[in-house]
Amino acid sequence: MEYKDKNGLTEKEFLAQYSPGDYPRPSVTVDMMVLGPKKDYSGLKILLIKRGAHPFINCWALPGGFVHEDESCYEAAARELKEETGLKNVFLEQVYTFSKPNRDPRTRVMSVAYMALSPVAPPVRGGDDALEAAWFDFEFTDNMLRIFNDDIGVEIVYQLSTKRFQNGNVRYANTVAAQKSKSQLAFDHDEIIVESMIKLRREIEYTDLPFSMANKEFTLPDLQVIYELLLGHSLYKANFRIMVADRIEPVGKKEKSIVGRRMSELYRLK
Amino acid sequence: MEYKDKNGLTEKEFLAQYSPGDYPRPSVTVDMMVLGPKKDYSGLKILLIKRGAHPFINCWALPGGFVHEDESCYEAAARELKEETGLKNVFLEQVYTFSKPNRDPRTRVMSVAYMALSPVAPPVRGGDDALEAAWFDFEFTDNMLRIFNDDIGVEIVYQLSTKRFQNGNVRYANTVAAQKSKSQLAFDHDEIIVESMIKLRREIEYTDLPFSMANKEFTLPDLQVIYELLLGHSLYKANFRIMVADRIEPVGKKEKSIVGRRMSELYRLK
DNA sequence: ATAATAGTGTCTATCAGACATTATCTG
DNA sequence: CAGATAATGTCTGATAGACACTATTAT
Repeated sequence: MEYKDKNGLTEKEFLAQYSPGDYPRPSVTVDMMVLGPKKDYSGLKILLIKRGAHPFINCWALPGGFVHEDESCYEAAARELKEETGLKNVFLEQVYTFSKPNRDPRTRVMSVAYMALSPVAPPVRGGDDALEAAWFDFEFTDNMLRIFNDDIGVEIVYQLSTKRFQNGNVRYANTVAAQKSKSQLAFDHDEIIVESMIKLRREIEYTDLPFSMANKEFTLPDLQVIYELLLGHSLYKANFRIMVADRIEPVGKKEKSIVGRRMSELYRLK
Repeated sequence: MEYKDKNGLTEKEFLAQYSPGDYPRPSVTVDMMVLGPKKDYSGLKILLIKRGAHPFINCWALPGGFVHEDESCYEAAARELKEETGLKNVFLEQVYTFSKPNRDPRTRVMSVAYMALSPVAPPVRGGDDALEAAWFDFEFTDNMLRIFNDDIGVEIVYQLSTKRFQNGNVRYANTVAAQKSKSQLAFDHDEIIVESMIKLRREIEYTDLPFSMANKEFTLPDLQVIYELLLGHSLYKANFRIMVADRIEPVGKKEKSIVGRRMSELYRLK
C-alpha cells in the first residue's frame, strides 16, 4: 500500500513537498445561458450583462465570472447566478467547455458553459449601475437567433446554418451562427447559446427539464406552452397530455379564475 | 465603434497594456476514455496508463495531460492520443469537465474529459518504460464496471448504482461507482468512464457513432457486434439491418472468406 | 345561449420487437 | 448434402401524429 516513488518519498511526503510547477495555466470562467418565461408565457427571456470594460466594451454578454479556488464550476455558476438574480435552486447544468486559445483577446481564458432554467425572470439591477443587467426577449428558430429588448432599443440577430463536420470516419452537421445585426454578443457567447439550445432540446426528449421552468403547481395548458417555447414548435394538446400523463399528479385544486372561461386543473410533478 | 473605457483607452490600447491579474488559476488537463474493439470483436478494450509518480503511484489511469498554451482542449486530446497510440483522425468528443477543488490532491486541477473510439487497438509501449501503457478488457454492464488485463494480472472492479439527485424542481437518477476490487483507477477516472459511457450510449440513439469503431468497409454482422458491444445488449439481426439500412451502401465486394460458410457483403457509410 | 378555453376519444401510419424462413458458402 | 452463418420476410403491439368531439366556466 505504502508505495514510494523514484525519490524514495511516500505519497504523504510527496504531497507535503509538492509545489505546482510553472506550466502555463489558463484562467477559467463559467458563463451561463439563463432562460426564464415571460409572465404571461408569451415567450422566453434571456439574461444578459452589459460589459463595462474592454474587450467588447458596451457589448451584451452572458452572465458569468471566474471560478474561485475553493469551488467547483457548478458552485461558481450557482454563486454567480444568485449574485446576479437572487435565483437559487433552479435547474443548472453544464453544457460544454470552450477553450480556443484566442477566444478571449486578453489572455488564455477557458469558459465552462452552463444553462439555467428558471420558473420566473426576476428583476435585475438595471439603469446606470456599474454592472448593468437586463432580460431580453429570446427567439431561437431553425435559422435565426434573435435577442432584443425594446425598452433599451437593442437588437442582436444571428443567422443559423448547418455546417458539415467530420469526426473519425463519421460525418455530422453542426449549427453555426453568423452575425446579422449591428450589435453582437461578446466573445463566443453566440456559440454558447447555440450549443446550449441544442443540448436543451435534445434533453427534453428524455428528461423532465421543462418542468423546471414551471411553478411547483402548474396547469397543463401552461406546461404545454413551456414545452412549445423550449422546443420551438407547437404540440397537439391531446398528444401532449398523453406524453406527460404518467409524470404528473393532480393537486386537487383548480387555478384561480382568470378572465377566461373554464378553469384548468393544477398538477405537480410526481 | 471605437469606444473608450473609463480610463480613456481604446480596445487596442487596453489590450496592449493588459496583463493577466493574479486570480488563482487552475491547471487544466484533458483525460480520455479510449475504446477500441478486440481484433475478433469479442469485446472492448480500454487504454490505460500506469502512473509512475505520486499521487496514485502504480495505479492505472486514463491517458491525458496538460493543455498547452497554444492549443484548444480538443487539440490537446488529439495530440495526447497520437503520442500515446499513434491514432489520429479517430472519433474524439468532449464529454464533461470535472472540477471539484480536491479531485487532485496536489493542487487545483480541472480535467476536461474526452472519449475516443478507434476501429483498432494498436500496440502501445508496455514493459518497463517510464510510462507504461496497456489495453485492458472493458466490461460495462448495468451494475458493474470491470477493467482487467490477464497478461499483467490486474483487475479493477466498480459496482454501479443509481443515486437520486435534484436539479431545480426536477429529480433525476445518476449512476455512481463504488470500488469493489483491491486495485482502483487513479483520481476520479471511474466517474469519467461512467459519464462517458452514459453519453456514448445516449448518442448512439441519434448519431452514427458506432461506425467510428468499424473499418471504412465493414460487414453488417461486424457492425452489429460493435453496436451490441457499445450498447451492452444484443440486437435482433433483422431489426438491426432495417435500422441502419438507409445509412449504408454496398461496396460491391464480399469479405475475404474466413473459416465460416456464407460470405457477407461489404458496406460503407453513406 | 354564447364565446372561449379545458379536457377527452379515436383513427392511422409508422416502427420497434420478436420470431421464422430462405440463401449461400465450405467441405 | 450437412453444417454454419448471411440475409430476408412478416406478424404484433406500442406509439407519435393528427383531428374531432365533449365539458365547464363567465357574461
